[in-house]
Amino acid sequence: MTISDFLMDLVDFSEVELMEILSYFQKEEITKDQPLVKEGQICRKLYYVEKGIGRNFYLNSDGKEITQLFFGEGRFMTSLESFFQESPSLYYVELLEDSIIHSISKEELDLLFDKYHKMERLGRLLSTEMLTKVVHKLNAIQFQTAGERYEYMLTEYPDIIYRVPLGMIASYLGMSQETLSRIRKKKSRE
Amino acid sequence: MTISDFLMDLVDFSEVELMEILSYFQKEEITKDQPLVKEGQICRKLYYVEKGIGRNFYLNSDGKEITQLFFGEGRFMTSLESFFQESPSLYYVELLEDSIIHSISKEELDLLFDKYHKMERLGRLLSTEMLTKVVHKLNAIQFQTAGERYEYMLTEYPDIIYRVPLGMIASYLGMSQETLSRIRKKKSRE
DNA sequence: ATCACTTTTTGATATAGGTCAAAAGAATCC
DNA sequence: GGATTCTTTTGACCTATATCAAAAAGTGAT
Repeated sequence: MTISDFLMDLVDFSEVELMEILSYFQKEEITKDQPLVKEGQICRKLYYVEKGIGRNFYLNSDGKEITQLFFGEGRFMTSLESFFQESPSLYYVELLEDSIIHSISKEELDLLFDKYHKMERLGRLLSTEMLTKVVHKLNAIQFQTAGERYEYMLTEYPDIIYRVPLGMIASYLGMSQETLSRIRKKKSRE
Repeated sequence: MTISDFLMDLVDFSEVELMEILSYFQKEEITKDQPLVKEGQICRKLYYVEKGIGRNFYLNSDGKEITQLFFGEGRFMTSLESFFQESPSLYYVELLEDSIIHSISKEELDLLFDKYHKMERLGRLLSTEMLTKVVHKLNAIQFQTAGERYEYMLTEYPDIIYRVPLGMIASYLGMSQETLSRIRKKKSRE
């Protein structure tokens, strides 16, 4: 989904507005394993994922990567508080495939928020949508068994589950890789 | 914190704007244990908690109450997707103490969002803030031991932890009440 | 003060899922 | 088309936390 289709889906910008908004986004083609943001850096950009899959993750006390969120096609991706609070990022942000993304800086985005009421609305809608998704995940994680969490992933993110390494999904779902492997095997027998 | 102080803290509304916005909110004094929203109902209002503590919760398959979020003083409370999507609520919303709250309907709120660019901004800021909080909690829940989750609660919500029953906090933290009781005991001995 | 009711604590036991280690399978590279 | 490296699976064992049940401590009403 192109970024302009995506934007128009949520708010009906005029042709002129849309053009100006788009002019602030920069299209980039990024090859995988190039981290966009590293822990400790301030994340200066918001990214729209046109093609590919991104994720953010952190290293726990054992040095193990813990995936926090995946960002599929047609989603905005960033290191949340780092971008909005301009604080050092607790997370890495990276792409898991060769991807096409569109980036905008906080200054530019704020400028658009100031200029267009509709843009502010877009921000609000996206933020609210993301919020509901995260709350959903929270519930899944909080009180479901490992098997149920896997089911949740299957229904919620079927596109992602077969495209990224098992270990990343396991950490995203709050379980060990071995457990996920066993669950998957059990399900496939059924 | 009064609602007008709260609003002015985030966005500098003019005197006139503030007055109009406030005129849409209705002050209500609610005694505890009166559910504001029940499962299955559409949650029609957004509430600002001036005094008291609210929470939302759901009943799991065993009929046990699982607390999803607490809403302390100076926070907006609602059944998220139900309110914004006008869909049946998956959650109950209730107050845990006799409280003073201010309510606004979705129609009124949308009207304000349409009329004032600044209001839309307020919505975006609140939504983003909430989002970062929930992501934080998600991380706490996802990979920390029960003890660490309790520490998280102590530092993040010290005001709440001593005001609500143990069982509600336990379910909020994703552990059994017995476990929380044991953890608390252990910490107190240290 | 006593009774009824709710919440918290304590003890005993069970289990889901973690950890460690090694084998098997895929992917990547010269 | 091996050799190398990365990913997934399998097995054995262990631990944190759940569950069940009962006792203890609080709370409130009469």
